[in-house]
Amino acid sequence: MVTVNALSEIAALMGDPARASMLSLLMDGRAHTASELALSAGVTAQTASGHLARMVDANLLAARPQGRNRFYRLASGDVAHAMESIMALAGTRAAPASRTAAWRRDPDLRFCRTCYDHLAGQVGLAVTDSLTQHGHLEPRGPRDWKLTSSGEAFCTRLGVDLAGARAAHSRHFARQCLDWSERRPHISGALGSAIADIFFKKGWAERMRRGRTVRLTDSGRRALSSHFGTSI
Amino acid sequence: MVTVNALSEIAALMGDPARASMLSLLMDGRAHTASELALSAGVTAQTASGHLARMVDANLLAARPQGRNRFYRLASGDVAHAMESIMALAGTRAAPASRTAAWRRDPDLRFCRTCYDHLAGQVGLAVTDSLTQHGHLEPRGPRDWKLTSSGEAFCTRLGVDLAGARAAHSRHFARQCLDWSERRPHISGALGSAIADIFFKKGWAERMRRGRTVRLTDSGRRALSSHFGTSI
DNA sequence: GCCATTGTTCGGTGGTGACCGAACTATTGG
DNA sequence: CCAATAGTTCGGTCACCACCGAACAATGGC
Repeated sequence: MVTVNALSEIAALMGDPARASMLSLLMDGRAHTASELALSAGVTAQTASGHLARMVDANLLAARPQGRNRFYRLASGDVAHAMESIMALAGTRAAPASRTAAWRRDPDLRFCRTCYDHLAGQVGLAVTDSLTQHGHLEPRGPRDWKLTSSGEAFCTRLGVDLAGARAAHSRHFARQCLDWSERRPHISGALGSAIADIFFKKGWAERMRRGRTVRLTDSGRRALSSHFGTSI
Repeated sequence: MVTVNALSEIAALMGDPARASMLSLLMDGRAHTASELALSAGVTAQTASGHLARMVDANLLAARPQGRNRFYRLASGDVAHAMESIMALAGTRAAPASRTAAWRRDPDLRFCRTCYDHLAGQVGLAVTDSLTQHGHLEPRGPRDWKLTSSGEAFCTRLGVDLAGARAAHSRHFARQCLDWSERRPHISGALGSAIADIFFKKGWAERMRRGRTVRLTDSGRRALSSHFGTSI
């Protein structure tokens, strides 16, 4: 019977310790890179790559390339549900997200940094979240943002060079960029760059001499509070 | 990590085609002999014996000797639940062209079947939906149902053995069980079992001689219309 | 007691798949 | 353009485990 084959194929995928380990890490609902998953499973990158490809093929995982990395996440909540119901048989509950992940060890970088030419980290996410919560920004499709009319007004008020951003025809206007530390999308593309420019121009943020770390100034903190209604 | 090992061990047990085949047969909630299970899996008796021993050991199955035979059944409804939730994943697989999912080829099974000891498929969902729409049943948390006071009255009027269901302290009273063909939760647990019992006792439904398929009788159709206000 | 039926244990075989080293591609950053 | 990083593909090795034949154990009917 076909349904039995389908069942056993899915279960067999979950039945390998390395793959189960990866799935388990992904149960936190966030996206993780192939290397992270390889590390968590205790196998080499090439072995992990094979496992991940098979799980994507079986629709257990979804992959999203971003820059050099490939981020994997559970394909749906149903996958997490199935895993939990199996764990229920084992008499154990789903393990909470690990609190000792490597990225937690670099708090400054995690707090604020540049990602190419736009802001990332908690500050980048705070800006993005503020815009979406106020109806200035909406997701459009899986990879883009839509700037609403209220969003245009807001950016103009802030001094963001929207015309310049729109003029850069060679690049996307507002892209969703998966934040590697927060694991949620922030704003990239021409708009993200223009917003970051404002932060540097107004002295709200300063690039550190080396590396990608960005320091939020005191006036930056005040600006986040007054303009974006968010406190970090 | 302990929980990952437990997960992968259970999943690996379900991941073998022969074992999955046996488990699938046992999803009808009835007990079957080792020979029957060997036959259904298409393996020899000695191979089946090994599989069965391992599944009993892992607490997936319960065995009961009776005369010369040994009857095996699912150890609990949770096992059936886990299997159904995996099958739900199999239903979402990227359908390669003309390859239709199994449940499309088996309309009777999709229409009505037992899931361990309760009703599943369109009929199981119709009953569940009717109860929720009339305010007899409410979701409580992600895994349970709450039977409202009007629901108690309704079940009592129907003749459902609520006292017996409540007395089964070793099992959950009313659980949400994800239906693999309809992909929405139906009622399982002691209450689901008691409701299914009424269907069989009143002649509204009949188990087919083999397999999990259940036939809705004409009086069952009328009962669905008159008692549940639903027509299938 | 004797045999048929049912199920399990044991030992040997074969195939599948998990694994890694090496080589390759793609992207970023200088 | 070059070096570094992230990820994949390929080929070969090895271990595990599903499988079966054979023998053994338990039960029931006569």
